[in-house]
Amino acid sequence: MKIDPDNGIPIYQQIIDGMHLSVLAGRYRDGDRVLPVRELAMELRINPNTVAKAYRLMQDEGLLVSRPGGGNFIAVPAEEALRREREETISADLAKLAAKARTLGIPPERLRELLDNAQQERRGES
Amino acid sequence: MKIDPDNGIPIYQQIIDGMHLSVLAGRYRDGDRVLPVRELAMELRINPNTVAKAYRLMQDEGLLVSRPGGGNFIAVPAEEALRREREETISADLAKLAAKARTLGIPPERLRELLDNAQQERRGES
DNA sequence: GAAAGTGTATTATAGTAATAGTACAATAGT
DNA sequence: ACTATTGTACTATTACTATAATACACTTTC
Repeated sequence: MKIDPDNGIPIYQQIIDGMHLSVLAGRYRDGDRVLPVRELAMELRINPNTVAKAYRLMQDEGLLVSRPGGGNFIAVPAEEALRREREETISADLAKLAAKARTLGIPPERLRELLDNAQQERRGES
Repeated sequence: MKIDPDNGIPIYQQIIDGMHLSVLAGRYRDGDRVLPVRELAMELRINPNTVAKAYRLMQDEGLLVSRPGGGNFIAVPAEEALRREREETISADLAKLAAKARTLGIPPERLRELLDNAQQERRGES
C-alpha cells in the first residue's frame, strides 16, 4: 500500500481506496484478517488514529467486519458483484476521461491511439 | 464553471483546474479579462476570499496577470505549448487508468472496448 | 488467572479550507 | 475631483484532517 501525505487526498481515504482496489483485484479472500491498527500505522508511518478512522468507515460501508480484541476482517462481495464493480469503476473513469478529451478537442481516434501508447509503455515496467 | 463543495477537492483548486482546462480548450484569448473576484464569488455562491486565493495561486503559476484596481487577465501559452499540454494531461490520465485496469485484471482489448462504449455514449449528450 | 495483543473511544493540539466582515490602495468612468 | 469598481490584505470563526497521548474492554495465549 502506497500513501502520499501531500497529494491532498486524506490519508484515511487513501487507505480505503487502496483496500477497496485490492478487494476488486482479488487480493483478499472473504474473512481474511487485515493488519492490526497499530501495525498498519507503523508500516505506513502514520498515526494509529488515522488507520482506526479508515477501518471504522470501511465497517460502515460493510467492507470490514470488526471483532473487538480479535481483529478486523475483510468482507468480499460475491464474485458476480465483483465482476460488475470492476468494469463499473473503470467505465466511470473512462467517461470522465472521454469528456475531458472532448473538451480539449482531442478526436476519438486520437484518444484511442493515446490509450494504445499508454498500454504499450506499461509493458516495459513491472 | 461547475463547483462541488462536497467532493473533497478544495474549491480554490477546482477553480484553478477549471480555468486551466478552459485555457487548454482554447476558450480564452491571451489578455482576456476574467470575472472580478466578487462577481465570480457571487456566481459560484462562494466566499470572495476563496476566489481571491485561486487567483493569487494562478498568478504564482503565471496563468493570470493582475492589475490592482483594473482586473485579472489570462496569460495563454503559445499554441505549440498548448498542443503539447493537451495531450500530456490526457496521456497522464490514461496511464493511471491503464495501470488501474491492469490491477483489476481487465485485459487491454476489453479496456479499448469500454473506451469505445464511453465515447459512443457521449454522442447522446451535449 | 495473568499478560500481551487488539479494537475502540476520548481529549488536546496544530494546520488547512472556507466563511464572514472589514479595510485600503489603485483603476475606471463620470 | 468624485464615485464605483476592483485587487489585495487582515482578523476571527468554524470544520476537517492528522497527530499525540491515554484509557478501557475484549480476545488470545500461556
